[in-house]
Amino acid sequence: MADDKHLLLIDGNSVAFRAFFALHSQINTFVNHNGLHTNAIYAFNTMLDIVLKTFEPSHVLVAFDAGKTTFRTAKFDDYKGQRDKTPSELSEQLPRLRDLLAAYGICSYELVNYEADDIIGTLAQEAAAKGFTVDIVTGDRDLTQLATAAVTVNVTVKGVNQLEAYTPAHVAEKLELTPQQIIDMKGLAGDTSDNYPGVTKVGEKTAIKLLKQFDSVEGIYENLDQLKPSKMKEHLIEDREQAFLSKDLATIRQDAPLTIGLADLVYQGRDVAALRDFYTEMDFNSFLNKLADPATEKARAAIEFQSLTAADVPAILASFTGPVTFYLEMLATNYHTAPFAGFVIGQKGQWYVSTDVDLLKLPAFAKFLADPQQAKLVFDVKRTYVGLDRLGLTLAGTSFDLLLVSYLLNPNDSGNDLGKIAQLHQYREVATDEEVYGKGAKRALPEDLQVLFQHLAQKAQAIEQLQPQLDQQLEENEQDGLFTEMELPLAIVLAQMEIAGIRVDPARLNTLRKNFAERIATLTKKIYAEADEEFNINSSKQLGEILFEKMNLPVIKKTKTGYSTAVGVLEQLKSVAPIASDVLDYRGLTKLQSTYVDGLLKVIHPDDGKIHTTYLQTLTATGRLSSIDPNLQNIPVRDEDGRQIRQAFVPREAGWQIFAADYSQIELRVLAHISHDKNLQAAFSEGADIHASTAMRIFGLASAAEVTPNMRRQAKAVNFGIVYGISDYGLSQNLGITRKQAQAYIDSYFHEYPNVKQYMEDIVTAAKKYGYVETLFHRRRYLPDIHSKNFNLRSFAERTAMNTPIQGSAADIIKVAMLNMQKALQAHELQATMLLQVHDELIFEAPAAEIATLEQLVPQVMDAAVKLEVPMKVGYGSGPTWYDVKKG
DNA sequence: GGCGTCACG
DNA sequence: ACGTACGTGACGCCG
Repeated sequence: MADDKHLLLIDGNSVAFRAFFALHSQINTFVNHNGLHTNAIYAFNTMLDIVLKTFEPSHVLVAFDAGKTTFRTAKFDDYKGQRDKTPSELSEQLPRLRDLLAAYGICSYELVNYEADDIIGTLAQEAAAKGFTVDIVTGDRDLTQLATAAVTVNVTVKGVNQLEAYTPAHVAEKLELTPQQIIDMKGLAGDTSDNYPGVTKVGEKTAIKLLKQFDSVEGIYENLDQLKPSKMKEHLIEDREQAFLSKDLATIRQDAPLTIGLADLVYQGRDVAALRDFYTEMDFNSFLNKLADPATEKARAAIEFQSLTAADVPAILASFTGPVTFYLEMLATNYHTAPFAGFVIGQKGQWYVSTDVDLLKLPAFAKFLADPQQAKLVFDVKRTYVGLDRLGLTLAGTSFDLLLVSYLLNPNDSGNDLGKIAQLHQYREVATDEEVYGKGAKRALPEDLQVLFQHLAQKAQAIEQLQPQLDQQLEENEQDGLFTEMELPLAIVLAQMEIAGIRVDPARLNTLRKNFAERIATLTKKIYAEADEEFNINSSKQLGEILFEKMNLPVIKKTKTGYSTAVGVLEQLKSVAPIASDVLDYRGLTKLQSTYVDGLLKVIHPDDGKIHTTYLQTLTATGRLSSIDPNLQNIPVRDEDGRQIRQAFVPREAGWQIFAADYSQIELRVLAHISHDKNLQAAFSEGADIHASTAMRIFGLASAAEVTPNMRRQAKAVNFGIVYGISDYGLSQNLGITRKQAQAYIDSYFHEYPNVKQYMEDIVTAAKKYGYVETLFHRRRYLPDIHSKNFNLRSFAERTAMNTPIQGSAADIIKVAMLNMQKALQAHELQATMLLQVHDELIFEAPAAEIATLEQLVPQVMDAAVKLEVPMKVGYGSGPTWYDVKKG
């Protein structure tokens, strides 16, 4: 039974703002037939449904800001002075939000001269005094100052559909302050987003420390004499007035002269007719559907399907005209070995299903699948291609892949469940696999075959229905070429590489295993002796206790859960404690043993003695591939012990060789290209050692001869930093220098490479303006956090804006190279086979007699993949095993 | 299932 | 002032 004294107060502006950016990536999808943007309204509505259901309030109010001028701007001119203007796509939605609320039977309210916060503060106070339970919903942490025993402040996290509940206890846990003291903290630390100053050089941390000692701003100033002389004390004295002003500005009023009272806020419930009109105007079909039949909100209309029989196959296939949807179901993730569950084929809402995949081998069906002229719509073409290949069948003619297209439209939505992806595109008539098959150990085919068939038919229908709008979005984004000419054909190339697999010699791995095992045993004994007891060295917890409690070694770094025992820490302990050095050696060897020796032996396919990885083509946010089960993109190379693992990677035939080629400095070349920086371009055009060249410039040297190895090392770190979206802190950590020194390097770098600096600034500006960044080939990545008030989130987004076009364009380039490479191998009728891709490197196997050809062909194809303003450089080499490939 | 650690580009 | 370098996957431990 719902409480009859439960008040829900919503901070309209801040939640609308969060709602807007939560669906910012879909801003082009959420436009109604009148051209009005609707993303914020849509997300706000979703939030509203959730909070009404969660809190079951008896009274509700949504408070809005009345305008820019308030009593706060009267006290302080520049209050919120640095705020970006509200985007017009959002401000056009705000009036319509009031219409939505009216239809929901919810009161909207604003008050001249006051902010929404003050309305909320005043009503929360009044209601609590009258014995109400109060829940506040806001996107703004500042409101947590209102938390009391009766008042909970729920702050939106990750979009608007999740709330973090701030009770006084939760505030204490997070900040070690009472809600009241949040105001004092703001007084001292100021607030950049509201643009008031606080005390110079005092931030949250310092403020909290002071408040724990003196309780309040007033307390601090009454006890100033207790503070030892310091810069901070001087600042406190100097900025006294500002501190009290800032505290005043931060204080949410609880006595605003409201013209409404609690009695006006009784929640009446929705006016279904009004809502229907509103949703119709907004083109919110999914909400309309829910209105139509709220009781069966989750129930999906059953889709018709027919069981396919061998006798029907030829006639049914012959009856199709135009694109046909095909979907092959395998439940397990690893499709190289997964059992087949069934398939569905059809078009225009007519679906044919079967669990008998042998039907696919009928001549008519095999021909149909292999016909490049017969357009097919699928979900995950690579998976489908590999599955069919296992049945001895070929797939061609794919024109649409829901998974790939959805990924290109937004690579942040990296899931691979058809149902979930369909939902992202506002299509809800298909269940998720988890709903139908369950998850984890319980994942299994449904007992009732009809349930499976229904699910397959729903999937096929979803693919068919979503194809037109998604293809249209690709075109709007200028991504149709990226899909048709790059990702779609690449999926086939990747499938062929996975199917080819790479041969691994178990005998070599077993030899390594013995060698490693002996050395691990010796080290284990030695470590036990040094610790004077036996313990699990693999347990960071136990190791930490031994090193830092029993042996009393200095604690260098802590993690969330205890002492850090990471490489950097142990390296520093080496000089004082030999055990640290032994633990490092032990770690190195056990890593190799478990992940690589044992790990790889486990995944050698018993039939062909090869390892077949799976590339994830739709996972990374930048456009790179990833490799799983096993990961063949992180086979050790840097240290000799690990590198020997590569001796087990051998060609499939005696007398063949492994051949590999890699792009040299592709990311810096991409940067030189997109920034048009003449100095960086010159270094590449002259064929210089790029790190030495950077060293010369940032250290102001006259000749390459003056570059010491240490200078080159530091310059190399700067170059890496530049590509990652540089920060003085990151660089200082990496080089073990001060932030100041790191900043000096960065300044010097930007002085020498002015257009790189310009690029970094421009790309962040562009990300803010458009909400996304792009690669050379129009791959997109949305960066919603670029607008965040949270420094960390925003900084992360800014670095991502700088890095993604670089890393992503490099990924595009090698993808083009792979497409052209596969064609070239065919055209030259070579037996050579492309096996692996490791981000900037391609690995092949080939008869020894073809190596000379590859040495010409591979670099030439990789070089020609793209024409940049700087030359490409490709290194290559070959040998009897992967280990023996030394590139030059 | 989250965390710490460490392998790769 | 804040506290991280960008992108990944697999392993063992621990609750």
